[in-house]
Amino acid sequence: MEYPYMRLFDTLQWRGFVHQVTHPELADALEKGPMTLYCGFDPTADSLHIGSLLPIMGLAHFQRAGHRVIALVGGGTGLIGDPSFKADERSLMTKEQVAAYVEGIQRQLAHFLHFDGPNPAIMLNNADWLAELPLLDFLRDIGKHFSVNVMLSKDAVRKRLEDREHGISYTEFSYSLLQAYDYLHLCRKFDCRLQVGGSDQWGNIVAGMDLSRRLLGKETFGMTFPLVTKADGSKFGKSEAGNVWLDSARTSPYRFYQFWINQADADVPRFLRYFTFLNQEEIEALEACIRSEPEKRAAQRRLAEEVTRLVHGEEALAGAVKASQAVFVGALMHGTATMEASLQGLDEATLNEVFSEAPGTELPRAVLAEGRVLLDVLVDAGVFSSKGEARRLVKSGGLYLNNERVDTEDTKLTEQALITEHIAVIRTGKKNYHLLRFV
RNA sequence: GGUGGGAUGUCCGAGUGGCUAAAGGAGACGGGCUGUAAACCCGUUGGCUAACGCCUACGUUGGUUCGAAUCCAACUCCCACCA
Repeated sequence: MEYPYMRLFDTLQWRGFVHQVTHPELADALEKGPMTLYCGFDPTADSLHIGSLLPIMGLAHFQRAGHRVIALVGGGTGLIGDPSFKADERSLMTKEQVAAYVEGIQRQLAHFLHFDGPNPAIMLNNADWLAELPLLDFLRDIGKHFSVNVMLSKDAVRKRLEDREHGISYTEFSYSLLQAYDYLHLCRKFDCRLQVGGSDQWGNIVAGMDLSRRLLGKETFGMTFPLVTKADGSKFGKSEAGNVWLDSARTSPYRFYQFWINQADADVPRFLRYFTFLNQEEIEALEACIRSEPEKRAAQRRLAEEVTRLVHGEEALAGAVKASQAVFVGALMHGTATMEASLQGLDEATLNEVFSEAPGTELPRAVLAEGRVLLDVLVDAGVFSSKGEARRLVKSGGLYLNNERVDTEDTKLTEQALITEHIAVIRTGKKNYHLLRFV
């Protein structure tokens, strides 16, 4: 139903998911019936970030088209560390740490694929077979099929070999064999015929294919997704606040929503294809909007909406939209309403919700009676790191109390500063908020 | 092991006795413009101070000098060339 007109492969290609394919025949093979495929996810943190969203979406498309997808979390390989295109040897994580990360990532992945119903996805952890693997058997049965000469010539490790400073340990050097073994294992157990992954995984994928061919005589496929890039050359997935995570505890739905809202016009068409399930017509219509009335940013809004709903759910999306409207009314109401108006009349509960991810400081109510200089209080509250910095900001007109500009350095903090019973809203610059709560 | 070069503020990088809290650039931050954008323009960018000013800072330690990032000595670390 989702793909009435196009072959899955054509859809993937149109969406930009296809970077490299090992065999062009994959396109037809996918039409012949359900195929089992897998994609691995590294447990490098207890949450995935939006870099992983592309492979996740890729898997989801396969599943929607009726294929059987396996999400593999690298609880075993994570103990070793993938050296592919990494500049440094990584320090090993403890087993407990990896196990905790695996759990966190599996929990997240569960949101994006259907694990029940008619065509359930399968969730696996490669520690389940790698941890038990007897070393001698592994070296005899698997290691024998790998030529060190070939491994040394692969791009993914060559850089490390040339660099005497960093080098590469035997541990990391072996990584590729483990991932190849995963593919073999899945091929044997589940008749898995396709491995997909990021473009840096090409070498590992091919290694697994070779191994399956030699040991099982099975021909398998490999495909990689592109690296997500941005038109201005900066790195995708980073915001001022750092990585954009899928975990709402690390990146709030509001900030997540804002991340997408702020994408550049030039990038949005691609991102709509990558990160939403909108169909071709809908996406093309949005593209037309970017051209005809870019100032409305309808495409950004839709992108933010779709992705936030997908990752955090309908309710969180509603909260993020509400918060955004409160903060950016001026902009949203075609300039007629001012920012100042937006805070008036908001009750405490709304205010707390809207600014729930803004930093806040609790202060004793008595401070208000003392009539201290506002800037001093803000320095103590950690809004500024020095008084000089605070003064500078006031001089350049960047400090706002309840969205009204503070233009004198000796403004006192009194009861007047409160916008509700307990709260005063500090803003620095255009959109950095800090709540002062007086208790 | 030998010889030369270097270490400056968040980063790059000028400065070779006082006019240097230290040119210039990048980044960052603020303001303006705008579409919560890009580009662009303006301002700020060690601490304390309303300000005069004071303090801290140019790898480390000590010295010369009225005065040092700048001269000298030792030390530490980096880089290049030679072996």
